[in-house]
Parts: sequence; C-alpha cells; structure tokens
Amino acid sequence: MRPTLQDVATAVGVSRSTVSNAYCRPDQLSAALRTRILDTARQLGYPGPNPTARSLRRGFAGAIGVLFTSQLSYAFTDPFAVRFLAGVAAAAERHGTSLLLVPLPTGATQARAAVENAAVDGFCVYCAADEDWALDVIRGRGLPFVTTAPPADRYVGIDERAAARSVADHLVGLGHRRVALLADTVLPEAPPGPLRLAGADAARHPTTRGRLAGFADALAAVGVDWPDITLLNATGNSRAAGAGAVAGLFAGDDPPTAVLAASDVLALGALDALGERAATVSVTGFDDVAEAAAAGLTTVRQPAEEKGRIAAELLLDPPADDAAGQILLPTELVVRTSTRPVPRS
Amino acid sequence: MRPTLQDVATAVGVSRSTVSNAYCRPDQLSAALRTRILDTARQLGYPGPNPTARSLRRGFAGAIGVLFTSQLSYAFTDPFAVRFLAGVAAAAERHGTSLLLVPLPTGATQARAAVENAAVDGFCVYCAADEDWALDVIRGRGLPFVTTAPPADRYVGIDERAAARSVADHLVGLGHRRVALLADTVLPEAPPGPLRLAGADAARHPTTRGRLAGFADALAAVGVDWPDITLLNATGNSRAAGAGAVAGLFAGDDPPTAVLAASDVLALGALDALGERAATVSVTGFDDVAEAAAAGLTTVRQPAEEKGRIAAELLLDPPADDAAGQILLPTELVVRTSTRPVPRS
DNA sequence: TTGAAAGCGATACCAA
DNA sequence: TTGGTATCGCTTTCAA
Repeated sequence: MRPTLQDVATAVGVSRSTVSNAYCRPDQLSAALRTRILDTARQLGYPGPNPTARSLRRGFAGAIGVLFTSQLSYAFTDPFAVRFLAGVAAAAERHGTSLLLVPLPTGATQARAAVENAAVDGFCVYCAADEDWALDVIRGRGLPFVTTAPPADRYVGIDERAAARSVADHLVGLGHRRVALLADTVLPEAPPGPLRLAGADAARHPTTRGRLAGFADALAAVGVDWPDITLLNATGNSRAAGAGAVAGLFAGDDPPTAVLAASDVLALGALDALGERAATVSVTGFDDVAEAAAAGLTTVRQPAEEKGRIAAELLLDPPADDAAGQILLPTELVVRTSTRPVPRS
Repeated sequence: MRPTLQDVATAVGVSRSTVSNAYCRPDQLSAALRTRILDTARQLGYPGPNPTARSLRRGFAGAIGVLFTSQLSYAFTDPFAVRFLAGVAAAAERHGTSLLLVPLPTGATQARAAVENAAVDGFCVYCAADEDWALDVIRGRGLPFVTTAPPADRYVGIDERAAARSVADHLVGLGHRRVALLADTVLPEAPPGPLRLAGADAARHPTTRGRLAGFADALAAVGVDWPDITLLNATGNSRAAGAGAVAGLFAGDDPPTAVLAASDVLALGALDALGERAATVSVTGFDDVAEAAAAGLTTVRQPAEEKGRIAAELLLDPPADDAAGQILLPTELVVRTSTRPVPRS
C-alpha cells in the first residue's frame, strides 16, 4: 500500500496537520521539524499530498475543461482549432492551470456524463452554442464558462456575419454573380454536394448561420437571393470534405464563377477538386490558417491564438465589469491570388 | 450553497447510499424510488455526484496526463506533436478517458509540483527521457507511464539512428560529402548557427543524439567524421529557428552541398533561408509532416497519430506480456524533390 | 430493496 | 509552533 500523509505523521510522531503544513505552509512549523518530516516522507516513499484529496478538500481542481463540439481527435485536424488551443494553453500556462480535454462520446447520455464528470473549475467551450445541452450541464454544475460565440455572459468571438460579408463583397466587386457557397454540415444528415436551403437561418450551426447570412447579404445587394443561391454541403470540416462537396459542380452548364467557403480548410479542398480549373474559378476561405497563405487563398483573418488566449483569461480571471466579458475580435479581409475578376465570355 | 448528495437524501427521506445507487447502480433500487430521487435532485438543483469526491472515493481520476517537455503552448506549434496528440486523443476518446495537458512552469520546483499535483491515472510523456526528473516524480507517485523513446518499461518510438541513417545514406548516395547537420538545441545554451561538437553523444536531447548519430554513421561510411562535420544549432524546433541556424552559412567559400535536418520544421526553415539557392542545395527533413509533401521535402516518415494512439493504448490497457510494451514503429524514407545529385563543378 | 457505518486522503480552523 | 477535530462529498461493503 502506498503511504499516506497519516503514515508519515505516525512515523515522525506528529499529527497529520503538521505534516500537511510541512507541505503547504512551511512557515507554520520550524525548519528543523519540516526537514525531518520531508526526509521521513522520502524514506517512506510518500509521494506528497494526493491531488484528488487535496482538490476535494480545497474545493477546486486546478484545471479548466476544454470542450470541442465535434470529436476531440478531429479538433487536432482543424488548424484553426489547434491554434485556438495553443492560445488557451498559453494562458493556462501563465496561470499554472492544467487543461482537461474532454472527449464527447457519441451517445447523448454518455456525452452528458462526460461533462458532468469532468473535474474542472470551469469550461472553455469551443464553437458550441448549438450544443446547448453542454452549456446546460455546465450551468447546472454552477461552473463558469466561456464560449466562442454569443449569446453568453462571457464569450470571445467575431462578427461572423460582417466578416463573411467582407469577403463576399470583395467577390461581388470583382463581378461575380454566379457564386456557390460552401459550408460544413449545413443540415444534420445532409449528403455532400448541392443543398436546397430556404435561407441562412435554416443552417444548423450558429457559426455557419452567421457566415452564410453574411455571404447572402452581399449577394442580395446585387440582386441574388435565396433560394437561388447555390449552397454546397460538406460532410465535415476537412479538405477532403470540401473537395467532395464541389465535385461535379463545374461539369454542368453555367457553372459558378466563384466559391465562397465558410472555412479555409473547405476552400483548400475546393481548390484541390478544381485542379486546373482553379485558374478560372475564384475561391475564398475563412480564418486565414497557415496553409491559406501558401495556397494564395483570399480569406478573412481572425486572430486564432488570441481568441483562445482571451477565452482562457476570461475564465481564469473574470473581469470585474460584467460587460467586459463579451468580446468581439476584429477581422480583416486578406486578398491573395485565388480571387480575380469574372472572366469575360 | 450548492446541494450535495446528502441534501437530496434528506429531501427524499432516504439514505445517502440509496441516492448514490440511484446514480451509479440503477439496478440496486426500485425504478419508482429512483425516479423520485432523480426528480427531487433536479428540483433541488443537485448537479449529480461531485467528480472530485467520486474520484477520491473510487481511487482513480478518469484522465491521463500528457507531458510535453517544452512549453505546452509550443507543442501546438509543432505539427508532429499535434498529430501525436491527435492519436492520443483518439485512443482516449475510445476509452472514455479525458486528457489532462499539464503545462510545465520554468522553475524546477514548480515544474515538479505540476507533475505531482496532476489528478491523473497515468502519464503519456512525449519526447522526454532527458526529463528524468519528471519520470522520477511519476514513478514516485506509483503511476504508470509511457514514453516515446527507450529506455522505459513501456515506450513507443522508432529506431532514430537507423531512420536518420536512411536519409543520410540517400544523400551520400547522391554524392554529397560536404553536408551540414541541422538540429534543435543541441546544447542547452548554444547560440544559433555553427556549433563545434565532439560527437553525437554530446547532444543534450536523446532524440537528437540518435538522429545525429545516424547522420554521422552514413557520413563515416564515406570517410567524413566528427568533428569535421558541420553542425548547425537551431534555438527551437521551428521554421524560424531553422532559417536562423543556416543563415550566412552559404555565403562563405566551400559551402555545404546539402543540409540534413533533424526535423521537417527545421528543414523547411532551411529552405526558407536558402531561397533561390534551394535549387542547388539538397535539404532533407525528418517526420514527414503535412507541409513536407507540399514543399517537396525528402524526409523520413514516422507514423505520428499511430505513435500517439499506441502510446495511449499502452497506458489504458497495458499488455499482459511485459515485453509487448516496448514498441519500435517502422519508418520509411520518402524521396521527393528537395534532394538531387551533387552538381558537377 | 434499503440503510448504517466506515472510510478515501487531505486541509483548516481554533485551541493549547 | 503544534495537535485535535470537523469536514470536503461520495462509494461501498455488509447487515437488516
């Protein structure tokens, strides 16, 4: 059996409190006694206070939970998510707090249980909002949390709609009218490829809703409206899914002259699928991940690490002023070579 | 005050055990009573059993710790580390276990404390071995652990030396003799750029030692030996550091005809720094991360996710057979366009 | 099917 | 400076 604090106390011939003090309140006992206690502990093979017991007694865990809506292992596939996480880690690091990455099992009950059982002092919820159940569980536990989108008491996001409109305006300004929108999992079970949608509001995920709405705003300004807009559904936020969604679209008559993607990853996938044709079709992304620059992708930049860092900070030292917890970060249109004027035909 | 299990018990008029059973042993009480308990709990706002208390009582945390030697936020900068983590996450996900990412503060005492205080059931130690202190703390706590390199009871690594030799042999086969080796933090405080080293064994980090030794093996086979080998030190495993290390090297007389880097990231940095000259100098990497393919980098592939996945599995369900815990994964030389025969001059 | 009692391993107050 | 005592919130035999 691994020795406990009590064993050390017995061995030294002092009380538990004194041993405890030797570890976390050196000033509460004489240096000599402390040394004696620590030495004995070492001899006994006592590994120091049990973290779980300490957490229970002290009432906090020393870790914050990070919740990704999709499968945890997918999060590492998404370059934007990784940079967000890097930001969270940087803040946690400075604060001396650990990060608990909680995988969400597929079953609803089990996913709830995962959030219920996380030994953390708060949550950083990436990209949820649709995942209301998770927020409910967190609220139920009385834990503080930060999301990456409004509405919430504390969030750090961007103005999705305005940002999306900025790229779309750019494209419209280049003369594009036949434009396809490309987004991930627009409707829960939708197949890859063209999807009929009444409007942006019908999209399942709030982020997607915002971006599609922004795209549509720009198109509406030049007379292109739902449901005439071509919407392409990707079954996942990955390059492959992006490629899959646009496949075949340009084979028919009267193909679009541009693709507005709701993420860089999807846009890069679209470029993959376009191959040679990429020279004539304009494509835009969203996020400005590292790969975007290399591919010459026109996109909207949002500060990724910053978002994660601020989210974690909002959680770790909450602002005194309530209103200060609702943050919209600036975005910036980054024009590269993947967009050009509509070819005259 | 947040209600506890006891409060629910009191409210319903049953004992704590019964409430506990309602949560974790539904078969131990009548459905009717269970429903009554759960309903009351909801009314009271009881969030379910406290995870920390449960962990303490049950004796396990339901999480595994992940330890990166460098700063945690840097880990997300390294594409190989990210893929490793993705593998770990995939295994954890399947196992219903969370991942605790533990940041290591800079101070020695504090770093120890971070490992001592992690409420986990075991550790996945990425790339350590030199970080013996961490392994000592983990052993002291009596927790199981897996590393990414021997020696250890359980590890999943590659034959660094042989893998390194395979790229180096390729380069030597192309006629290169004046070759510069490029590695990260070869000696603790070394400045960026050329570094005099007696031999591979002098390198600080075991992984670096293995790779440099493999490179040197190939060179030795054609009569090039330490300390005549040009070694370039990068101050960090990043593209920028790679670029910084090779800067100026090709300005002088008799520059190397090739650069053997200990990681893809460094190699890509070298290519950045070479610019135009990259067409005449051969460069190789190590790992085969995604960016390597795009850049046409010749490199050694090692299965990244696989490594993480297996490491986590080794931890989560340890093999009955002790010897089965020591795994060397296969590697593969991937020849692309960044290497070519020595130009005749 | 339900309950009583005994911890899990530690911390913090207050008194000595 | 040290020790006694209560408690953190829950799970788990074992007996009723």
